[in-house]
Amino acid sequence: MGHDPWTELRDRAEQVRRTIESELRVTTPGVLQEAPADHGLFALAAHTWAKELKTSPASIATRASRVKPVSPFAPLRAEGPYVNFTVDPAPFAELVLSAVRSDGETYGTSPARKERVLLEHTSANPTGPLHVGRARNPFLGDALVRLMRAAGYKVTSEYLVNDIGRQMVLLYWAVAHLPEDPSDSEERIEYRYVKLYQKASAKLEGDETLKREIERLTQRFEGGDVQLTKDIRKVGEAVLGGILETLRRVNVTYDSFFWESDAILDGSVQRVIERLMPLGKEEDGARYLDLTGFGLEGDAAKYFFVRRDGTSLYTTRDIAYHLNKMGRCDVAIDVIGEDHKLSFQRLKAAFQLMGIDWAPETIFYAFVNLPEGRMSTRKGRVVYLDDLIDEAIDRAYAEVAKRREDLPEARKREIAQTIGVAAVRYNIVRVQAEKAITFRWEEALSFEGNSAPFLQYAHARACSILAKADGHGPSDLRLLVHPQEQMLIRWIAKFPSTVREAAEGRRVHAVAGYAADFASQFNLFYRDCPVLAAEPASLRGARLGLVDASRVVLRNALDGLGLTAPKEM
RNA sequence: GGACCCGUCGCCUAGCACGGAUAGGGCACCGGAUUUCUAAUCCGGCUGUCGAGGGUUCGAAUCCCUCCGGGUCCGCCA
Repeated sequence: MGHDPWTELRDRAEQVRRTIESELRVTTPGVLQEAPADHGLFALAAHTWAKELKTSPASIATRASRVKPVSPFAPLRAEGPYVNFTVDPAPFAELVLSAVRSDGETYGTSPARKERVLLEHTSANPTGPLHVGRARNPFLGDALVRLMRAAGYKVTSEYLVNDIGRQMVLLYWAVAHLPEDPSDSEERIEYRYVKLYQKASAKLEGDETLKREIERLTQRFEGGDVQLTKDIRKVGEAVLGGILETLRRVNVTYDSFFWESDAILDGSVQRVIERLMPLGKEEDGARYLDLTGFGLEGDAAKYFFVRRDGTSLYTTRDIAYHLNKMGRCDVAIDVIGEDHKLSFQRLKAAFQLMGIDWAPETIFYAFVNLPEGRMSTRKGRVVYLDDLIDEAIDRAYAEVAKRREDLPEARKREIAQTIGVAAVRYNIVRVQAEKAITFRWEEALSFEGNSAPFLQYAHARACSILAKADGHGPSDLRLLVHPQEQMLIRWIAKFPSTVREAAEGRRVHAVAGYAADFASQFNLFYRDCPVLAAEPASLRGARLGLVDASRVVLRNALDGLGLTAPKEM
């Protein structure tokens, strides 16, 4: 475990770079960059030294290229103003593929790190089913959990259950007082509840008696009425159960849950209030922190933590929650919607004001909107994640049925589910989190080109070859000199560092892009290099080894994104 | 009004943190490849003032400034 051939190659190239610099007697260090595919593995731009040596980059490159490189690099080549590092195919193939062989199925993972990471994601309020506008959160969060684990971090995934606040009280009231529509055929509880919630929400407009009722309940609730808290929590638990069921369908699970009501019941919210009191200012009986000077001004700088009636606010509970987190990890990562940006800026400022030298890391994502605007559960303008999943699986089934009449029904269903779910996840995760997405059915259900089935298909192809091979037989890796074999080996080499850098930079989409490129390279190899029919036997064996290595890379890349790699499709 | 984010072929998108070789993909459209390991594949064609302008630099999609367009936020809501 833990081999990283690309970094190994880069280190060797850096060694050569230093030799070049001492030969040239230059003091400015050059920057080793990855070379375009047809110019070797790495390159140095000689422009860097032109000023210092007072000659042209091209002539410097020529001089530099006389330096003898180390294995597996071939003699350096000057091409225009660049010094290119190409490799000798045979030792290159051996270096990379022996690394894969010794790591086996774990190739791509990095050695354990000491940081404990607590990664919070999704944390949707338990007031209704998960909708697509929120779906970015679990897909991004879960993929990051997986990739960080592969990169060696010790990661705990957590869901903050927000069972406090007016929304929860209103849902509780609706469930307790409104009759369910007897013709309602919905089986799942959160779908039935959300309809009651929408009704109550509509009724609230202009109904003063109900408004007062909800206010009274809210006060009792937040004042610490244990029985009421338990009753409301029961409603929250039911809805959360449904949300988690939806998430399980798309392979998202959690290690732990934190209930906001617990922070009230165990007194930690009260302790936060007492701690903030001396730091706060007063306005009409309410209390706030003045965060002017932390890059905030005006109303944005007022961070209220106690209402006039003495009850806590979301902000207060958020501080309590993050103080709790602080004690449980080295790095806390919160995956949240960009609407929380100001909140977190204030939370971090509040921590500074409290003299706490720690802050959670944040990953903000832009919303998935409908062409007609933002999704809203309250207004009923939503696409539920379950519906998207159902539709994706249906379409995948149609495709599988078309292609694989030979398979038994159950197997076709299984494959359709694998493909449909992956397609939905991949379409979200391939895009940078900060970019806004407009949800369109045709795009969300794309099965061609840059899509999950494209990656899965490459994996299935690899598996299919291996299944037919019946053992590898003799193998000589030095025979893998075909340009497309070499290109594939290069991509295999890059896998571990790609995962590690994506995890360190919290850039999930980088792995999605890598996986697509890799699948593409594998398809080119598949086209150009017959495997089972290859002669001599030692070339066949070597190609089988290459296919197996590709299989491991694809499987682990897909897994890091939370996508299942099917053996056939 | 202020703060933060985004702006790359008709549409979606990578590259930007760390500046270097003709800005990569995909969709759509047109044309081709299947007696060969699954054609959910592959090949060719078409499409780009990298939002605009200025600056820094030998070199800018990438860094800096200004502006424009879009998103998000600025509750004693969560």
